[in-house]
Amino acid sequence: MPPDEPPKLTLRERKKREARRALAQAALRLALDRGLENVRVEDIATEVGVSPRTFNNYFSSKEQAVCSIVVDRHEGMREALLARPEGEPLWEAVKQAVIEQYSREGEPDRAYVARIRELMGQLMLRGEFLNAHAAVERVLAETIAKRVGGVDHLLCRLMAATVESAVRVAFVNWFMTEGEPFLPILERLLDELATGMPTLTGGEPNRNPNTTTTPLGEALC
Amino acid sequence: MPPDEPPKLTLRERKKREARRALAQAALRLALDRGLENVRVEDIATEVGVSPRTFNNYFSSKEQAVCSIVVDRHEGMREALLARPEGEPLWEAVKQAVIEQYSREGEPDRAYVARIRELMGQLMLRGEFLNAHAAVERVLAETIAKRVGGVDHLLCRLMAATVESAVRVAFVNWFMTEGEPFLPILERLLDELATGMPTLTGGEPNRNPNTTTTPLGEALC
DNA sequence: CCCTAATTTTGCGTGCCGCGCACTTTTTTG
DNA sequence: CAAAAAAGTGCGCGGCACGCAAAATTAGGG
Repeated sequence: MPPDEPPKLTLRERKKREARRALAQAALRLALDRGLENVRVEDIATEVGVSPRTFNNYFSSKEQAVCSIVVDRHEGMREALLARPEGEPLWEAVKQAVIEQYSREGEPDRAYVARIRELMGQLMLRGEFLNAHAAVERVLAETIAKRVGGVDHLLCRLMAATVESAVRVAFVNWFMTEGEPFLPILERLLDELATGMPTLTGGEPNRNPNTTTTPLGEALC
Repeated sequence: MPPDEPPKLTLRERKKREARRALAQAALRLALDRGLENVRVEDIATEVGVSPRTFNNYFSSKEQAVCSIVVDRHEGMREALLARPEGEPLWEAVKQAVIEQYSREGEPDRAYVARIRELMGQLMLRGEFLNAHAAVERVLAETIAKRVGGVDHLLCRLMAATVESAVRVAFVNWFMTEGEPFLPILERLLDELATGMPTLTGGEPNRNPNTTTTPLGEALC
């Protein structure tokens, strides 16, 4: 059996992936210009030309569909990390792998920034978004553990979680501000992490009680 | 009007808080021994002796109710941090505040560990759980920014996110393993963060491809 | 080319949920 | 104590997740 390039995956598999992809992107596209609240599962299904019931064979909620894209974006990170040169220090490898991954697609599209911002306002969606990041985090931790030897598994998880934190903070900053770029900020945050926490030590303490204070209890927004 | 100690808050407020608390705890308790999937909103409401409709005046889902406890647990962290001695280095202050907060209640209850584990298996709940941590993170970032002066706000968010990462990793490790304690692990993770990432550099690279590899794409569990 | 088994899609039914709205009950205020 | 403010409640609607079983599609040989 020579290497079948085109039908590398059993056609069936291809259609599945394609359907999944189509659903996810339809979900995102619709959510982006109607607002997720005005998108019914039925709409997404119809858009792709598939039964509503089928949608739920792939995703268990529209939020999950939207966020599955986040996961897919990190698909290549594992290989990117494992492909880093053998002797490279771990942290450098991780940092480069992450940056590489995010450079692949260039700066995220500025045009939709406002819509993304309001999209992320949806509480349920934020939950799924964080879930997606958590999923990525697991894989990243695994990969790190694989690259280094039998090192403490907890530390791998910590490092992965930390990296994802940086990505998340950079991303939130990206769509909450109007003009700041994504990649340079991400890189800076990663560098901060590398050197540890003391960087923040300087500065004037601000004991003014009249600073904005989020209630925390009531609405956990 | 002398300082009314008992009705420090306008009675109305007290009843509200109490109701909220009652609902949250009922939700947790029921979820813990039936499994969240077998708990209807109606059950929680009935347990507290309140209309199902009222439940939704406080929480917009049972998952949120359960996780609101996570938020409340961090209620004191702001004051704990602001109460740290004036000259103390920022990181030390943060670390101590966090540890202090978690020491207050002692080691989390070992008895329920298995049930907590399976509770966290619920995907929707994990989303809310992460949301709750995100809420805490916001407040923590604010508080950090308040303690230090006009320091880069991004770095504050990064630090907060990082700290929450440590807490989360420690917590997950706690309920996924059978005997490991929570606090010492948390403290260790915080220390790792302080010194930066290089700690993990040592160890034998493991190029064995037969390590468990999570699919990532399909089920994002 | 066709037949059979495996897999996917689909339709339908069910139970539950979130929430808007209007109404009742409780708490506050003057 | 009466009027106002705020919380609780009942009802109803649109929607969602999912189990189940029938129909459609694909795979892999004869």
